[in-house]
Amino acid sequence: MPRPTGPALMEKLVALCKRRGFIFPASEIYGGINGFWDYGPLGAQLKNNLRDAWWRDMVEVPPLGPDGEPLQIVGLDSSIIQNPKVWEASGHVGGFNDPMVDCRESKRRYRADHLHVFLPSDGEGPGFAFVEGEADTALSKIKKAKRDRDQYRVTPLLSLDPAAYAGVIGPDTKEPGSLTEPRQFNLMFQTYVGATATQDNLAYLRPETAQGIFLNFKNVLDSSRVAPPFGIAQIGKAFRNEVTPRNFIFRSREFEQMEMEWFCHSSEAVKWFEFWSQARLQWWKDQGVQAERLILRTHERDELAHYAKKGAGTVDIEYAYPFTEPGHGELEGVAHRSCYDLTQHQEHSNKKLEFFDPQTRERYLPDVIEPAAGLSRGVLVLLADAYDLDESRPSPELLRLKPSLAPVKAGIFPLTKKDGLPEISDRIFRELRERYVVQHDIKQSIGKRYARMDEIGTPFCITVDHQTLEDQTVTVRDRDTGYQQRIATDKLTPFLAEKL
RNA sequence: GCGGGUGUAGCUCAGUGGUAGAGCUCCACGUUGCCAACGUGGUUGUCGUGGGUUCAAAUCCCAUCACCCGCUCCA
Repeated sequence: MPRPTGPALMEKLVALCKRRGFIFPASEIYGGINGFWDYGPLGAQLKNNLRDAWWRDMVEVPPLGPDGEPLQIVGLDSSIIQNPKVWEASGHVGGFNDPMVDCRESKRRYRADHLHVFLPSDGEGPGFAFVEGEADTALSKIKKAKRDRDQYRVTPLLSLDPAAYAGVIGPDTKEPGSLTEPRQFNLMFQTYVGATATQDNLAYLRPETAQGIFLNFKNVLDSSRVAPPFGIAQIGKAFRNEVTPRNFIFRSREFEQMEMEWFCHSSEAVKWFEFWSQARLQWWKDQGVQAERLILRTHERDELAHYAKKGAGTVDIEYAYPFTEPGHGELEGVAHRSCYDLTQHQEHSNKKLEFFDPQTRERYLPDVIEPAAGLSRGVLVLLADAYDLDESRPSPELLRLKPSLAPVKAGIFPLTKKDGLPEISDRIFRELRERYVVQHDIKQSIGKRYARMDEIGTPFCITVDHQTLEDQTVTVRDRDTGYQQRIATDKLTPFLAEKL
């Protein structure tokens, strides 16, 4: 059997993740809860490794800029719950709550504010609904009804009383009365701050970590001796009440983001937008993700988020997920948010957020380039990308994870559990565990132990055999090739240091 | 939220009204000693959950939850 693709691969992956302790359904013993997942021992380790790699490459050792000079990026860890006014200013309270209309006939769902209706001016006959910008079908229906366009006026669906929907034909149907009344979909989780649940202390769980960065822009500027162009980076949980959580951890309601807001002068925004688009794509390749499964996709004008309407636009770094291939799905977005967010917060808070450049004596709100990656999605990409099934191997199922990201770096085994071998392997284990995540396993046949390690993506297996008793060397087996080399026990730490 | 599918041991699944099963995994012992080896023995079940019909329900009915696929949505 070759490596499976599509739904078959997802099934294998979900099963492996559960069997070996990467990812479990949240609150499983109570029947689970839609859209939430728990990371098991290996999943937590893998996620932390990816998170640490990002933090290191963004905050501790940021990349070199186009001029070869190190970029300046500082870290932040802001609160999940903020003053609710934050989300009004950011546009999430207004724009995140789209009323939706369902069609009982065509089973389609529309954004209510995207629907308009041709209403008969004389009140005779049905109205014809259509999606904004797609009036053609409705017009041809009018022709079919032997009526004239001039006998109709166009009005937004939302301006009608829902009772009048009974006389409206849906965009994709022939008979009137199939549209439901608009229903509110609140994509932000609500909660209450304090013990009493009243409208006065309503608060929201953040739907993105970015706003915490904008809120602290001035604090960081005043405390950290940074000046544009510079970045503020943050990793943390975000929450969205998705209509349809789907595809394992790809779209869950609680997820983790790795976001960096890059503040720069608007005259340099395009340059930095292009820089970060390429830098971020390259970063994912550097994490071992196969280049041919990654693409950059530029957003169409009409799919841009409210904060990215102006400026250089948005580009997605997309991956060919098992459930999208041969198409792609989002992994990270690089957006030019212009100065939208800082402007909004400056207006709503009445606090000056401008940067003053003492060199040019210019006072301005910086533009923002935002590379925003999904950490949870990254874990899914690492797993899906690393998964391989090769029936010609003694251990067919394996994860070809990049060694530095693998949850376990090495398995340490005595070939047999006699002749003092376990004592030696235990000594090696105790030494290596000080620096690396390693596992000591003395049970069962050596083949089974290799197979178990392959399955969780452990790059190296160190085996103590009888020759070890004579010359203090062990075999080190490579996960991907099965190739074995003998290495002196006191050279194991440098060996791993070089490979990881 | 709509339509279709699935839900039985850790995993993969069989079981169409009458004692809860198989293979793999896992554990123990023995044999072996570099690739899921062999032998013997053993552990593991709210049959997704709740209700109903029945002398009797994994099986029939109703409701519900979760997952998968397709719509829809995705800042």
